[in-house]
Amino acid sequence: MARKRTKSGKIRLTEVAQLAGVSHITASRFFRNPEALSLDKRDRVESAAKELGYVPNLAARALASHRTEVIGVLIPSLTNNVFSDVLRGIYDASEASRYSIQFVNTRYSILQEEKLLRLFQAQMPAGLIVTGINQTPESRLVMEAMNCPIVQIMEIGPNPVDMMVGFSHYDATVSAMSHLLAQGFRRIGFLGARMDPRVQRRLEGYRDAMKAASLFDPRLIITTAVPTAVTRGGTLFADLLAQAPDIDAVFCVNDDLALGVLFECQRRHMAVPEQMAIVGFNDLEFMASTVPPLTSVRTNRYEMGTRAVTMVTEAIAGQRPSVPVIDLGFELMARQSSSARENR
Amino acid sequence: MARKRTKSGKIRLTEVAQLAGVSHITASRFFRNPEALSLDKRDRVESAAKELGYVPNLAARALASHRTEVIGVLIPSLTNNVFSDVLRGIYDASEASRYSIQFVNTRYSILQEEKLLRLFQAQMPAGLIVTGINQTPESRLVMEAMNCPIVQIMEIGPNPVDMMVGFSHYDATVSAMSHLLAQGFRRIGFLGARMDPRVQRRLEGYRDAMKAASLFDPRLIITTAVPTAVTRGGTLFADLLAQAPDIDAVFCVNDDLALGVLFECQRRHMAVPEQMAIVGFNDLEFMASTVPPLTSVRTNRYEMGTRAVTMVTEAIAGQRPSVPVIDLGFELMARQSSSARENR
DNA sequence: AAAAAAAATGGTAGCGCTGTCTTTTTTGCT
DNA sequence: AGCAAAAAAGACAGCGCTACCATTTTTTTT
Repeated sequence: MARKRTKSGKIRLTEVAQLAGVSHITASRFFRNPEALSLDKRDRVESAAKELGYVPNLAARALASHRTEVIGVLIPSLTNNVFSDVLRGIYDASEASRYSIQFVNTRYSILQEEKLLRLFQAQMPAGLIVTGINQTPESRLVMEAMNCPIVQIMEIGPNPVDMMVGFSHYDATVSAMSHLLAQGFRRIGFLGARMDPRVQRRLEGYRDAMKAASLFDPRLIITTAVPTAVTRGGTLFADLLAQAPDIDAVFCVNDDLALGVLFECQRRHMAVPEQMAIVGFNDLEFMASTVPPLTSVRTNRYEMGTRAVTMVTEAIAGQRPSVPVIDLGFELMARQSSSARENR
Repeated sequence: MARKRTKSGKIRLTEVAQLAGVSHITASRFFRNPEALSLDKRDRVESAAKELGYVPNLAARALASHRTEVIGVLIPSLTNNVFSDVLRGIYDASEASRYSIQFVNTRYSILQEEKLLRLFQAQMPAGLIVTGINQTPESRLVMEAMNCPIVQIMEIGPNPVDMMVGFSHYDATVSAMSHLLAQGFRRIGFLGARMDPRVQRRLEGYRDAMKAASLFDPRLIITTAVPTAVTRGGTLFADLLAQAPDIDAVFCVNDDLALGVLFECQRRHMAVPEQMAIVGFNDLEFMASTVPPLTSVRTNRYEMGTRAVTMVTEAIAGQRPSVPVIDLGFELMARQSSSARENR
């Protein structure tokens, strides 16, 4: 059956209609709105399509209908584990729908994002998923002009372009800091890499939490614009120790850094958490397996991806969510690496 | 300028041609083969397009030209770090070309792969990148019927569909095993998860190396079909120890497992490498930062992605590589986790 | 300077499908 | 049974672009 298609020329809707004994327009309708066909014709078209191995020409469909069944996804990085989880959620959810995913990489550049947004605009996607809430004004104009549902993911904030699904990086960090403070730590360092807008928000959370406890000291903060890496966790931690040797804990903006810090502690024979508490962010899979297990803030990255897709597809179907902004929250996973000073 | 497009209706080639004072076909030619235009018209079309913010309608182009500027990519997983590196290479290389990437996830299923291949076939991609060499016969037929360059990536083998870029997982494993044997280890365990075709090849390499040294013992092997994870490394290692308590080294089919083993050793206060040597596979970034640093086999994943794209784009341009199969090799990164028994 | 060749430009048709409208058939109701 | 209303099927045009071929203009050659 399918053999046929691979050999001879292409199977068009006309061929399917011919075999089914209907007009091509009826065959077309079968794919767009099967309920409109009589059961008889529905079966005939279906089996004809199957027999011939018909696969629709998406380009023709897009041209004629002025829309595609593509959800555009703009994500800043492929290296970061966080985004691969989100992307996995997006892909998984898309498979349950009739939409396909067109993913592009903005490389943390809002100008690149703007350019890619324009490209998408010309291709008339059925929906759009964009990362974060820091688009350029021009990007916002482009998005508003696009006549399709749009979900901003990864974080939440005011003035959604359309919809949002994410969580508060500020609150999540404050929660981690409250935990450290409650456990009795006072000289808490901050380690940050990449420093994208969401990491900046975490820094703000750290700063406010420390200030509220009257413990703020700028020397406790080490940041860098270079991308994150486990090795970097070690080097940044070394810098931090050089600058503030009396720290008793360190908050890392992600788990890779936290792992690097753990190894650096092992290398320096610093006991965790006795001499140094460590908290990470995201709760990647390995955080529970380390020795000692590392505390982290669990974020629902996979679900963020799936929710973004269902929000888009439901909005296309006219089922807009009752509230446009969905907070997926976070969960502090307190583990041994930050256990109380008292318990030692 | 660009403003205009977002407001009024769409800017088509006709609008650009009108503004430039040429026929629409000349404007079209500007985008396909600018050299064919006189310099005068070339400038006029170019500035008209820029002024109007023209973005071509890819669907119309695809429909009329019977081809797209899309490279289809079939990859089995998004979770695995290895593939995110490959994908990053693919995306990076594609940005230097005029092709865009359409990536789909086969979920390690060759039937799913076959289905997706058929879908691609109908969309007339400019090229195709597929993972591995274990396609179904039907998939091979589909690929052979597609009139576009195809690169199989991740491993190399006989009978490429078209081109290949990868390395020998068998040889890479044999190299790691030779290293362990040369360092004096004798009871070397094998830990494998997922067990996809490439992992199977690694198991074969392990088996042959052990047999050649007359050290093969099936009790030294632990495998599972479940996906890999750091935690899994710990649990599999525990199983292995239960089954063969006298092992002195362990070869892990990837670095996540190796990291899990390292943590399990720390948990059991087993000195690495004194009581247990560990070797991983892929040499992910963190392998050099662990305590002690973990030995691994470096694979050129990023380059595999970039090479695959350049092979496809060059083949489209008629510049086929002199040999269709490119071996990117590997490099044994011998670190402390597998240092010699003598040196202790 | 005329003819031939090459380069540049334009016209026409049509890619495979869908939106809109029209026609035909079926169904429900008095 | 006869009519209106609804359901089902079909006709037509056209989406925006490019392939192919025809025509015009320019350059080269003798």
